[in-house]
Amino acid sequence: MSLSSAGPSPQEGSSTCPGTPEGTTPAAGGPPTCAGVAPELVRSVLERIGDKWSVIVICRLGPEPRRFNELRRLVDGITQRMLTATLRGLERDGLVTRSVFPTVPLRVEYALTDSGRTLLDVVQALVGWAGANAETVHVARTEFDRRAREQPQPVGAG
Amino acid sequence: MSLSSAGPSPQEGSSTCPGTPEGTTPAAGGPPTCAGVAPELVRSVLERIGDKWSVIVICRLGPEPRRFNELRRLVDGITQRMLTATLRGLERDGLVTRSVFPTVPLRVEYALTDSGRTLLDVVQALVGWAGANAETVHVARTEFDRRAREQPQPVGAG
DNA sequence: CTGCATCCACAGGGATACTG
DNA sequence: CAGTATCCCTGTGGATGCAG
Repeated sequence: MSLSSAGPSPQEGSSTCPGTPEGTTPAAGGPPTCAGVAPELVRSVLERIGDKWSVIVICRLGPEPRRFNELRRLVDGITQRMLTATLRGLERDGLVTRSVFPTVPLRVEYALTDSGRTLLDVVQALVGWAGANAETVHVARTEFDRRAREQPQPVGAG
Repeated sequence: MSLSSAGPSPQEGSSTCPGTPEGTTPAAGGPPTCAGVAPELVRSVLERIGDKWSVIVICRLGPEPRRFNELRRLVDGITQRMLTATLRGLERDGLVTRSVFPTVPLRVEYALTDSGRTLLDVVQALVGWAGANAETVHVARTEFDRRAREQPQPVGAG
């Protein structure tokens, strides 16, 4: 299996988030932080929500519990392998619960936990940002991309 | 160069974010959305903030403009190649500006743009969540990991 | 229906050497 | 100091086949 962060990385820190990192340059001798949290921890979250499917799955689990193939249809382009892996990772982090119903065709339902719901809130903020800045980013990207084809050769441009 | 999303993907959508996707199962014939936004777009953002370095760099650029090697020291484990690539990607998306000072040793400063600052805000919420749930996630992860070594062989366990 | 194991292709990302 | 190009390893994730 080749999931992300499979090894033990016990770097919990103080779990405090003051939120006032005003130019304190803590990197010079102290532990490099983002907003009072170690980047290792940030990395951990990013790896979880940035693995291409976790966020979408979390959003789909928002309203109500979902069955495996139900999620599979909802997520659209996801493969069985990835859905399983994503769900397992989310379950491992205590973000979703896995309920097995020993019926004949076998039924498994997934639902967000309390922690998962709090993450959903943050994730939706991210999605909201994406929606609000989609056009801006697209324009900037196009501009940059276009300009990158004119700047490269300042010599002989005239 | 092997940056992410180098190809043109003009799927901007309506850039609207109602936030009320109540069980409407839009996947059956309609465009799969997360909170009113297409997953393609979400993917785009996630690829940007989930690429292992972007978030940390954005946070470091939060307070004030930074020079190249200054950032390099602040981010800690980043390589020159990755810092350049990350900065370029951020610049491409209009999230950061690149100012060149043609001095003798040559000086380049990077700073967040307006869009970058709004993303910083969202990102910090994410970092905040990471800090607040670090311990909880770590515990859940340990529990799950430990339980995974006992469940696999229910047969012959008694 | 749900899930795991294997094979395989591609892209992200690290180390290093070179240029301006 | 700042940046680019090359080499190469690894993880991520897709396709498929098998099992409970």
